[in-house]
Amino acid sequence: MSSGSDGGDAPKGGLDKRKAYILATVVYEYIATAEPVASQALTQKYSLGVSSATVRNEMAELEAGGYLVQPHTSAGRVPSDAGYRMYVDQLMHPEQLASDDRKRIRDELRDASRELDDIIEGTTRLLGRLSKNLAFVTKPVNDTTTFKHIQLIWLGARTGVAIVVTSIGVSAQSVFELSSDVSPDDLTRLSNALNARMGNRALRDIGEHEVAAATQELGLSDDVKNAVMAALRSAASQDVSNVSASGAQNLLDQPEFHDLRKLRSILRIVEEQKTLYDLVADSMNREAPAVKIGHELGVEEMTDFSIVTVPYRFGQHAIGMLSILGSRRMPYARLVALASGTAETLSQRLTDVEIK
Amino acid sequence: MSSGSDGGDAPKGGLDKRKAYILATVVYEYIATAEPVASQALTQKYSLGVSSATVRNEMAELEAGGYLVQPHTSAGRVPSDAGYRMYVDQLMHPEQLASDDRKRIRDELRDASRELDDIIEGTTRLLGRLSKNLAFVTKPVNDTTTFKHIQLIWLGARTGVAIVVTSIGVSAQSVFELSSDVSPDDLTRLSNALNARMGNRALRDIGEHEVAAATQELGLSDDVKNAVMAALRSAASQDVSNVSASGAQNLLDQPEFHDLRKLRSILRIVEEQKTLYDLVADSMNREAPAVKIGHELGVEEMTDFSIVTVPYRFGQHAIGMLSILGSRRMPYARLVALASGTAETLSQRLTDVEIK
DNA sequence: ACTTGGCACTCCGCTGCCGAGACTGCTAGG
DNA sequence: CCTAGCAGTCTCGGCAGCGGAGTGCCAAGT
Repeated sequence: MSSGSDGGDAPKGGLDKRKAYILATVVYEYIATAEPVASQALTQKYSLGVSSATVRNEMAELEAGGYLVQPHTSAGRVPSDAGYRMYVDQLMHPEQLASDDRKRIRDELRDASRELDDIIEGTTRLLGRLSKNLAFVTKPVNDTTTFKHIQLIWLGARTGVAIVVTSIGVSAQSVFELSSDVSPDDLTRLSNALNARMGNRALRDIGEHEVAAATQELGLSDDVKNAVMAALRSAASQDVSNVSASGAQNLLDQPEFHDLRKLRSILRIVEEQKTLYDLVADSMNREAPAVKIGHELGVEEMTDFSIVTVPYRFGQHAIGMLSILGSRRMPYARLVALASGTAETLSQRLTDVEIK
Repeated sequence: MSSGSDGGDAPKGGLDKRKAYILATVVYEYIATAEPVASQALTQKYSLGVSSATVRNEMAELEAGGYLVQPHTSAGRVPSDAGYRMYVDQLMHPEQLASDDRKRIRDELRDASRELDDIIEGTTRLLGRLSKNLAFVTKPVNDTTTFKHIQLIWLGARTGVAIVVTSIGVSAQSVFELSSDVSPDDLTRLSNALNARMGNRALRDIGEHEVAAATQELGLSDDVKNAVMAALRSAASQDVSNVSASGAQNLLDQPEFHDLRKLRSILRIVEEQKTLYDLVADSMNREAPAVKIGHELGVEEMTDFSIVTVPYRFGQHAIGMLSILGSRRMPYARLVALASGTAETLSQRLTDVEIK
């Protein structure tokens, strides 16, 4: 059995050094070529110091250990999910973000006067282009940011619009209709009262009773209170499952997606943003970049895909995630660096332009 | 020559009645089956009252006239762009919108308190689902609507946000930064002055001098004026080439898109919203639904596609367009009815909930 | 003059077959 | 424990053969 002595030092998750190197090389090579990797190809391209026969023996053991699979007898080896997992966790060399890419991300995020949605969307597109895969970014969850200002604008005796500004920017606007009349002055006074009461509080700490207190003080109907609450709630939650996505056409470049059924299910999932969101929701509060590989995604149709997810922050709090979806054969090291770098820059951008 | 006598009455664009019927049937059948249509298939499925040999003769003449093409000798016939054009313009029976679909559209648009962007996006999704093709909708051009209200909100000595409300809803918000200090009162007074001056005027008629007059009156810097102008301009133009699209995965159901290159170019075009917008921009001010077929789109990669476009209105003015993109083999009659019905309902929705 | 049945012809697409090539697993010897 | 060599297995591309679908045309009928 392979677990007898293990041949030498075991610095890499139970694999001896040579096996680890061979596995890493197989994964690397397969990522680059999309072709099953043969023992000979390895000895020729990489100086292993051993013959292809030896490599074959090692590969056979790696296959027994579940790290490699063979599409059919007399084909080269391909990494299994476990093989990729090992590669990602232990074997790959972390990469630095190319300075060229770093510059483009900075440039994209430089302009100070853009709307939040715009920033998210622009970042998504850029990430799609740079990663050459499908990028998607969740909209920020706003409830840890602070309330800055509410303005109720009178439009007619029974209609108006409520605008909520938080430390992250203008984050909600909602038109409301009332069942009884209000005056412009009522709304102005209410705006002032609310601002005085709630200014600089965390959005999630603002309860219904404070709004109720303000409206009652001014003798306004519950209708108005409900309109304000609706605006505050939508500022806090920002339609979380609304995900911005870009770069679907990049997936077509990968040979594994020439299968149309796979492609369809991916496009469907991207369009149904909820599913996309659910796939990565649990990565929100992790520190390190999260990589989900093939079956780990838990979706039948996505066994050929992987997703890299990195949260972005406002101040200390993670408020959203930025993900790259692509073939399981994706260049993990590069994409992890790219996603992390982008998340970092985006976090800075959001935090720095905080409205004081 | 076929133009010698033409055999009988010529009620349909120069084709005698039987030719017209045969052409219509070929198009209809090809739309349904995606297979080249054979003379025998026609005589069997439709009661033409003549034999397949006669149909063959007619088909040969329709081919000579440019309405049909043959993929290869000994295959059935397929409509050419001209054939589709004839079908759309003269031959097809206009359809009514299915009452079931009508109901779903109404339901989608019922909810009164939604944001404009939301409405557009919801309509796009629905149209994608109902059409089983790719739907895309341009954002409304706002410059024919009227200015209702501007509110400048003070956020700090040198920052603020400007919010513009037009008769169509809240249509712009922009954060600004100033090079000198202003007070909250300054902004409130300026808001009031601007509202008094510009209320109920068409957005496009508002010039820089009026804003300048108001700021000067209050002794405010040009900085402030520029911020206001920026907000007004963005309210008027709404990033017109920003197009909402939905249903790309539907295209995969059509056998003609199993060619990956076509698919890629379509996905690229959809992602580059500008191109999509340019394709239909000239249909904005037409009364009737516009149908562009294959080469008529003027884009090499799109010769297999057609687009149906219908403008939607605010009051009397066309302010945007709603389009369905699909295979050239699309069910034109149904999609024209669907697009028209949706545009109609959307127009009503936008106009009725006008802020008074 | 138009229609129609019949027939020869064309072209497509499917199937089965063969040979070349790519790798492996195994064995025997260093 | 490594390696050279060899037999065995599987894939893939190309090719020939064949059946089917559909046309074009001709000659006869109305």
